[in-house]
Amino acid sequence: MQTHAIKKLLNGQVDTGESVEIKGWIRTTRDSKGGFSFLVVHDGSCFDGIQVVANNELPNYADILKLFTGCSVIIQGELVESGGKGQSVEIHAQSVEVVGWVENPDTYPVQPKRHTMEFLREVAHLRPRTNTFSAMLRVRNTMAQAVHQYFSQNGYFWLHTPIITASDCEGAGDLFRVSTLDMMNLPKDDKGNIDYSQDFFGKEAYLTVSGQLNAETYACALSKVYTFGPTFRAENSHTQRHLAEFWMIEPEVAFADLNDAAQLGEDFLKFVVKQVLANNMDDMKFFNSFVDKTAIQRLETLCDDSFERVNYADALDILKHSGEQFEYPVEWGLDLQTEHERFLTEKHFKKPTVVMNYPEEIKPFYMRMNDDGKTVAAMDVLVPGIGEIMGGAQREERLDYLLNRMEQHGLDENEYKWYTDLRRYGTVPHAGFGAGFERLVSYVTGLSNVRDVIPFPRTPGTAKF
RNA sequence: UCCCCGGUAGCUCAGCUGGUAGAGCGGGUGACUGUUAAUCACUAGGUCGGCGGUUCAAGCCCGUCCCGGGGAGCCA
Repeated sequence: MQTHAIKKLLNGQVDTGESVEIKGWIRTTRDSKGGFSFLVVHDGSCFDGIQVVANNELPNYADILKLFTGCSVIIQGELVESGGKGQSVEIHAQSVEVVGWVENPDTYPVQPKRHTMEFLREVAHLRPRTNTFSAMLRVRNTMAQAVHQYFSQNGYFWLHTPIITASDCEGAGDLFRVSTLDMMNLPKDDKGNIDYSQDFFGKEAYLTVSGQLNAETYACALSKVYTFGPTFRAENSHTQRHLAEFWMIEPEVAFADLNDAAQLGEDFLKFVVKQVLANNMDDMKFFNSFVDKTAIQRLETLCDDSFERVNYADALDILKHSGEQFEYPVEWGLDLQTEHERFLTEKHFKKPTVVMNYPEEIKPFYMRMNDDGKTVAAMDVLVPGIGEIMGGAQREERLDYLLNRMEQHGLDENEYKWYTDLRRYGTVPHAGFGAGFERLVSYVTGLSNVRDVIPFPRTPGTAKF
């Protein structure tokens, strides 16, 4: 007898009348005093479970009556057309083996009822057994696969950039230190400062906040590369959009400018969304019903419509003449606030919006200076409901401009020699962006908190599980 | 880091101007049923986040700390 994923049985890939075996977990049970029980069994292969009918001729029927949400079972039986409403096929059990009981049904946290997301976060090891989190992971998986599929199909190479880094490229203050020094007995130098030359790497080291600078090196040789891996920020942020550990996608393309990066971001996002619509409709229907009534429509619109592109300067005009009362001022040289970004994408354009060419003083050193001398070739991709979902730029490929901007930002040229070398030896215009994977998953599923689209969220004060 | 809201049964919550606790769901038992968020009856289950204070009396008022959530900033 062959073991089947429940997905195959429900899809009609196995004929009725065949003997089948399934392995999974009980979701609900309903006992009939007519001498049989209905068991709904899930194995995670798809959104739905399959109904199993077990009757009192089974030798362990007394045990079956005690089955409870969460018990693990192996069931053998015949796949038949269902005699009841609500499902096309079901299994008439010839054997029900209970593999694992639920120790105390009274305290098993995942009850067949609605829970708050806050409570489920506290039982993150058991929340995958809920509809919401199993659907989330299937969608997340589709999206992760789609990321690699998209880049692979378009000639990109996947580059594994380091997790541990010694260059604090985005400025200090938000980095996790990596050290093997004995914190109770720190080595000091003459001046009484901690002597990191005695540390593992012989210098200060941190968890990466971005693989971009490393990715640029390979882009300047293999033309099109991307990274997709964990990223760490020690920011003390308490919002629905921030994690201390998250996954970031960073493509980097040689011989490309800012418009190429914007187009890439749009094509990439549409591809990933289409994959979800093509492969996870059951999961999306669930999110559409119970999480966000506009989820599916939002994704379909995204695929059909082209993204709006607007210059920072023009965005300021739109905001100034909007008639909206904003809490924060709209002025040249100030970054757009969350309220401004959301107005643009949610109320004004009502679709994904790429804001381009920001004032140079509010953007990092590596972004390319525009000909106007006051803006850099930066872009933020904004989507309704989330705000910023990607941030990118054309990189400064001209050595003198780059050194100039590094000096302005107070960066030590020697620390970045390897980076500036790219401009000394065969430099090319190149561009790329960074996309927070959890923000993408949040956008797609409608789950508004990124803590609920990653299996085990890390946030300030919380690293359980 | 700043501002706001919350912490009462396994879960979701109610609890009035202070008088030492309630419901629904879930669990258990029973009735009924090709059921499917089943229905009905009965039942068990609580150091009211911690500590301190006010009071004859605190879930409720005051102080403080801890935890959770939302918003801002920072960003992806």
